[in-house]
Amino acid sequence: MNCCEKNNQSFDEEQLARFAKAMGHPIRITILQFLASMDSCYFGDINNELPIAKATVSQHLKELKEAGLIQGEIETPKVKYCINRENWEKAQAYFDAFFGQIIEKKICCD
Amino acid sequence: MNCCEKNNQSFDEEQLARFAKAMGHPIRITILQFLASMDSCYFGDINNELPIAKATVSQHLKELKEAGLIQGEIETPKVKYCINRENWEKAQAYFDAFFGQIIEKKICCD
DNA sequence: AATATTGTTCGTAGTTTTGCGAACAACAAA
DNA sequence: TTTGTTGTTCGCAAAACTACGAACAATATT
Repeated sequence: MNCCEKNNQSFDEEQLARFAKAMGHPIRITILQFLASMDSCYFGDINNELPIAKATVSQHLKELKEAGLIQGEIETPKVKYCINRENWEKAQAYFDAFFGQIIEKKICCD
Repeated sequence: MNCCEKNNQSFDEEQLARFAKAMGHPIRITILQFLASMDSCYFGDINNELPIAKATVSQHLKELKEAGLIQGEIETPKVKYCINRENWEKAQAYFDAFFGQIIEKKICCD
């Protein structure tokens, strides 16, 4: 596989769009960054980082969870959240393949 | 810089969210892929690839342009679109830094 | 001047997103 | 049993998104 035929659609368009959509809000980027900076934490910790109502935080967490980027686990009476590593890596690979698929004319196709 | 302190916030959260949001629709992913597969093309070519009304295609192109991922240029009577390479690479770097910032506990922090 | 080509913009409709406070659920503690 | 703690869900409102056809703009062609 030379540089002109790399990354032949090594991702699912729908899934990539879903990941991207979940990342398409500054608050959710902040949440993901926060979670990525540690092993795991509770809802309250995340809520404390953000200047918005807890109902809204919960909503954003729900969307990130549905997109598969994070996961939540009940530890009564708290809820522990963390990055979903498997899907995180999948997303990483998808975005990588997506951005890598551009034709590199100057390098290999002149 | 060892593996535990890499990628210290080497991206702008707001801008990353803007890129992600623009990519958060399957049609727009398709458009970006199509444009990435060639040097440039006209609106009509893009429109032909998609099963939606031209007004909607135009709208999606506008959003991608506003997010900085593509650029358009009038070549009367056509409009030529192409990937905005500068911002494409910026987006690539941002996503890369974002996904790379997760703590790699098993590898370096035990 | 009338006609054709290529896209954008406008106006509209329906859906989704974002955000909030209030109410609720599940459990622990007094 | 009452009270507290921790988060989720509900109901609402405002805004943004998605999609379409029709109208329009800019230019070429007949």
